[in-house]
Amino acid sequence: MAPKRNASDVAADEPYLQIGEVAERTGVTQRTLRFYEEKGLLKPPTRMEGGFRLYSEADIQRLERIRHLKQLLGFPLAEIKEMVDADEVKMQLRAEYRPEAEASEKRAQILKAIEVTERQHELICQKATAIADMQSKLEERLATFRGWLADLESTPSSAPKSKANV
Amino acid sequence: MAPKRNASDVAADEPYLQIGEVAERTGVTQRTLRFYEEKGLLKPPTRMEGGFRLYSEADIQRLERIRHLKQLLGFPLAEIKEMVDADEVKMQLRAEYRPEAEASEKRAQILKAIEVTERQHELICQKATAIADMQSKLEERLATFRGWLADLESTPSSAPKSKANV
DNA sequence: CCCCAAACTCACCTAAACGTCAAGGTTAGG
DNA sequence: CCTAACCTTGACGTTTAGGTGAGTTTGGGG
Repeated sequence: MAPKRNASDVAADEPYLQIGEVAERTGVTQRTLRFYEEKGLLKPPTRMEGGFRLYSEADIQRLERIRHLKQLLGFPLAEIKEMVDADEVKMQLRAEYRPEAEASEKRAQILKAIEVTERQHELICQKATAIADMQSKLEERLATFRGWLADLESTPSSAPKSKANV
Repeated sequence: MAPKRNASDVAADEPYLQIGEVAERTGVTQRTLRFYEEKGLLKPPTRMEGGFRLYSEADIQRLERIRHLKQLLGFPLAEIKEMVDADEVKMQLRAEYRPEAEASEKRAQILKAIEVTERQHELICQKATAIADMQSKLEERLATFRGWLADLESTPSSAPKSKANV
């Protein structure tokens, strides 16, 4: 336990984390962090003078979004990247919303954000219905099996009754 | 268009299909079919004397189940295989249900099938809630954006009002 | 100032999931 | 029986998503 708890003062005293700490907290490897950065999934974090990466809370949140989307949708990283990038555009819009600028320009940006979000939403909806479908099918099957079991319990030796679906 | 529409009479006149036709109809490549067979995801189909693969309707349904699960869950093929194998056990159970055999043995089999199905169901449920979560979040965001848009429309030049969540 | 844990940058390796020839056998219409 | 279209089994290539060192720097407690 030698070089811990430093992370210096890049902008002030926000809780910046080194790669090892991020890895430990999020459960991904350091390699994965560098790999995601290389692939553009994570934007290059700030570094300290020596070159050590310093991750901000926002970086970590982005990472966790990536992990979530990945394990939820099972898409290739390239597509995950597109989605997260879209999110980022959206976030950026939120940041630039307050400053009163050209109303028409803002309108256009919002429209774009809506479009992007709608695409994502549609995609998720498809998944959702497909999953729900499968869910109900499994439940149906469970019910059938439990029915059979009940048959067996009630008639100790022979003559089962139901021959229902599935 | 020379050697088409044959598929002979392996067992009677069921609609057996050659690999090319299966590929065309299901949208997977022949390579994928052979690969899945090699990996045990599809059981070796019947062949004609010359060695050409002949796929039954059941084979095709199994294939489509695999595709469905794969694109729905995004799991590695090894896990998909386990799930489909489990399904097969279940199906087999259904086939062997009618023939009156040892009741206790059947009971055990049904219990096993229930267990397997429950595991799958649980897994799906997790996915379902996660997806629903993301779905509602996206909807929330859409609502926010539309609110902003409405603000812009109502006040032609400046002074937006809401600064809600997201 | 010294030292070692922790990070850095290549570079090479792997496993999964196919894609892509190559060389040759099979089928069936003409 | 011939031939075009289809299939078969290899074998090797590719992409994705990292894993695994090797060799080198950096950071900060003692």
